[in-house]
Amino acid sequence: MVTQTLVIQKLPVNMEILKNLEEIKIEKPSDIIIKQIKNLISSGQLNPGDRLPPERQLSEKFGVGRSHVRDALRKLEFYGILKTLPQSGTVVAGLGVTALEGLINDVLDLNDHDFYSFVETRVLLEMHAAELAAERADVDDLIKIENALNAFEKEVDAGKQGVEEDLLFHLKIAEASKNSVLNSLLLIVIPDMIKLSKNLDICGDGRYKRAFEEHLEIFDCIKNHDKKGAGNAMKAHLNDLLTFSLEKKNKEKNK
Amino acid sequence: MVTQTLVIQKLPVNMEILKNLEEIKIEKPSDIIIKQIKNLISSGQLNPGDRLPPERQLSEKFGVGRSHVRDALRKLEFYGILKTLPQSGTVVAGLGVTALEGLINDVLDLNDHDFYSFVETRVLLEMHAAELAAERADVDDLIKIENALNAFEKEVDAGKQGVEEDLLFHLKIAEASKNSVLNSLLLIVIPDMIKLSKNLDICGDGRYKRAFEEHLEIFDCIKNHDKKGAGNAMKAHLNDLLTFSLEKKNKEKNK
DNA sequence: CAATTAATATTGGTCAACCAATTTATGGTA
DNA sequence: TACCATAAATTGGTTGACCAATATTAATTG
Repeated sequence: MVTQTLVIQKLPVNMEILKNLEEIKIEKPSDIIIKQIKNLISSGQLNPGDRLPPERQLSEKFGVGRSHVRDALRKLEFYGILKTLPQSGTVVAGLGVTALEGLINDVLDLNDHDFYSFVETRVLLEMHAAELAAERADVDDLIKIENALNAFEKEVDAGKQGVEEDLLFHLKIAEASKNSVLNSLLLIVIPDMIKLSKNLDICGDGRYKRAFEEHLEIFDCIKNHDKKGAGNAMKAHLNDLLTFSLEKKNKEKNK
Repeated sequence: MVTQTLVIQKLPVNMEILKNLEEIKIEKPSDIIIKQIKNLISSGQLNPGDRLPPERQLSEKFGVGRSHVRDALRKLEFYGILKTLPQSGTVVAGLGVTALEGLINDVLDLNDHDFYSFVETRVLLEMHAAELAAERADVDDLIKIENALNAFEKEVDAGKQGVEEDLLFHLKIAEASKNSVLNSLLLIVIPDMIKLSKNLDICGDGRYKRAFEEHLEIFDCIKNHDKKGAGNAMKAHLNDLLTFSLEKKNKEKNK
């Protein structure tokens, strides 16, 4: 009357073993594809303008469904690396708007921002760009900034606002800061604000002549590697805009 | 013997009319969906943790195929705004540690932005956020910053890194700056960098205790409305990171 | 032979059906 | 009544077929 049963003995779990086991990371097919395409580009096997094989061929070659290939291509397009041409193919993009700028724009779009916040942020970014430019501008940078300065003078002397030349001067300083992230931020912030301030015609008649003189002072400080002076000159240059936007803010607050 | 044919008279094209015609922009269904979801979030109708309706319902509601809905959700997930839980649904991500996680590193990697530029830009943004916070923080802000400070202390005393508490402290200062643009930019910048510096374990054993003390000093300056002191304390706090990234930059330069 | 038109092939975009994984509902047992 | 196991429903993920648009090739016309 003995029933033979298989008894499984319960042993204590040796937790120590867990320490030697590492988390495994399953990489998505699309991420693997992205890596391979990135490598082809950075190794020079793919250049801007080159066309990639069709999705169906990539799908076959990689041994995954077309969905995964599409995911990868879509992501690389978001990063600005590829450009998808419907019914024609996918090509390697030239370097236009970068992913960082796209990202910044999108995050900024999430909220409604008041004008004053933009202006205040621009002022502090440009102030530092001028400081860094005074520190880091090489001969090439200085030539570019001076050319932009001269172009702006020519426009002002001809009685025009010189919107593009004004913009160029500021953008060349951003470049001379030799900080690519700061440059990306200013690429977003500066153009809209220069255009806006010209539309609003914030300043009186002598403004563009004065703006040119302020540009000149900024440039002199940068040329002389006067970091503090450059920052202060830029801040002074943008002070009207800051004042205007503060008044605008207060006016809306009292409404 | 006369064959009557319809003769269409060729008139010269009036090119002047072209000037009055504007380019129309066909918005992709996915972009429209993204906008609507964004608006729900920024208007407060959707909050972190909230679950969206299933793809099929959204598809039906928006009157488009599921592919378009998936495209939109995928993009919003890429931005860290949404989080897709397979077989469970899609939720609104919290704008804490999970937000934008790993995104900056991907973007920087792909577009050859150097790490030092990124760190340098962060330092100047956070420095100014601290200054503005010292100027503008109200009682509510101070309570929030102090709570974050205490939470970080508790973690450090327990021997932990306190990643989320560290992050929260910085984010609360950004909020107290009362500049929405600056706040948005710091939402991009801060999460990745705190995580990265913790991973690299830049600092020695006493670092987290020292970090807490530096937080305390920053908070004191803000509480006492000491604008200059707050900026300097924040700069000092981030100095290790700046030094590290400069060394990293020089090391790569000499490679 | 060159230019134009028509037909075919290719390519990215979209769709509905199916799959895999999780959640919810239901029924049975202690 | 609480807990567990099973079944059903739901949900995001994947696939192959089809669609829309472009590119290429072939046929026709002057």
